[in-house]
Amino acid sequence: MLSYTEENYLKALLKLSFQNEAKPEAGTNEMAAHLGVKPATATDMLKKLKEKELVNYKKYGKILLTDSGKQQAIAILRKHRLWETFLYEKLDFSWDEVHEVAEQLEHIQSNKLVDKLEEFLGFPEFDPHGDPIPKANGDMPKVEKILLSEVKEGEVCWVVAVKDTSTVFLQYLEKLEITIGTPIKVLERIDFDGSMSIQISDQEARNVSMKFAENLFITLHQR
Amino acid sequence: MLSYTEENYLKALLKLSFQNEAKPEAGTNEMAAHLGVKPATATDMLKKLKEKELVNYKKYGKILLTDSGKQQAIAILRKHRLWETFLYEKLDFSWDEVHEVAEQLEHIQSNKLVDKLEEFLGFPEFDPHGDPIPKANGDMPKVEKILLSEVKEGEVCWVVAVKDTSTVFLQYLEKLEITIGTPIKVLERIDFDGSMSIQISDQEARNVSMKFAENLFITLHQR
DNA sequence: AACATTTGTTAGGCAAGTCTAACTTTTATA
DNA sequence: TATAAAAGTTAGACTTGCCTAACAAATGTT
Repeated sequence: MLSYTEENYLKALLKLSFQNEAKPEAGTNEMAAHLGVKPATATDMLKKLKEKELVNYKKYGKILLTDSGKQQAIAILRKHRLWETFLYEKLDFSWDEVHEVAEQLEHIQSNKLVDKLEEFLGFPEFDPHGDPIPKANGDMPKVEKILLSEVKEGEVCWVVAVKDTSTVFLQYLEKLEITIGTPIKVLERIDFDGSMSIQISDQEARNVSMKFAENLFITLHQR
Repeated sequence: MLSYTEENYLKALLKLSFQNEAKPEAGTNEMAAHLGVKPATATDMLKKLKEKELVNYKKYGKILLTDSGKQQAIAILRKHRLWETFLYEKLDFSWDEVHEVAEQLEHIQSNKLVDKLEEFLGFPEFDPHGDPIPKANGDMPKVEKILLSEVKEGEVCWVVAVKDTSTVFLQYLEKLEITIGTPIKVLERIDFDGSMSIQISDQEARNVSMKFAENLFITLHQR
């Protein structure tokens, strides 16, 4: 049985792994920042999780969930998203209120509870934020994602991943204040060179190149 | 904000106070036994709770909740019983399954959650075991209830709650088709061993032990 | 009232999870 | 490639909640 804290580390690792499917590893500082603890603390816990064979970890190396660790992390994510759905759908919580309480509820230990809750909610596929809810067996509806370059004029989409993971590209994204989840509206497509005019979040219109648009994964349904 | 553990101590103290309304105090060993810890551990925690002015406690003295402590304990009890009701009514948990999960759920911190849950359940007055659910302000419907063992021959009564909430007892009740609200007629009392012959609903006469009769709360006025 | 039993406390230790400060390794850059 | 910066680790300390073992107080019994 995992402690509350151990569960949070696994969940953080799973989340970080989603941010870059090609390289689902994380660093110690990254983990620590995500969990609101100091890097030293994360190091300690990673050693412990390694002992339990939940993560692959080596000194100064990148961190990766093992199959077992991933499975457990997905179970927690499943609970989190089901509870969010419950709060939103049944108890009239607002979009931004659900997360905090679900953070607590996700640690309740009872398989029966989770499965019954899912049934009670009518086997929902997505949570209030549009994120897919893993099934009891760990299956998770794969969300179709496309490249920004495929989006039609006037459509709004949300960033879900990057194709190119080079430093230059990532730094460019950072400069544009684009991260996972950022909404983008395609204002105009220029056929001549494949560039486009887009609106990032609530920023002013801005032009980006075809190369740029072909390296950013987005989805048309917020998640 | 109280820790999970502190909350459990307060709740235990409240429960013990219910066991003898005239003397709602508890002893260190009693507390420890109830919580499954050693007396030394309870002593430590009681000092801490005294610091926080949640209990009245003096070396070698009896332990009593302060007003503030009682208030907090009741809030926890409220959550526990609302969650039990939720599990039983909405998720089809059985009588004897609700407690364990509610033990976890009662520690979730969110006033909004509790109040919304109560509303969702239709402001129930009693939980699945027949125990009254405290209101948000701490009010708790006072129920006059007596033990089946106190009922005179020939009288009819209605089950309102169970004293023993162990799985064996609850499953026995289930087998006898006794739930909250079931009418029982006391046909005969055997002075020799305290057992009695009773009629459950419209079933045939049946003998039950003194131990049984001393663990079933009933009321003489249908509710 | 004296002694035995029960009840409760103290002292010292342990594990989990956190921290700070100092150190080491890796990575980036001039 | 040498050096600076970033990333990561180690050591030592703190808090919470728990334990055991030894001791102290209160209670019950003859």
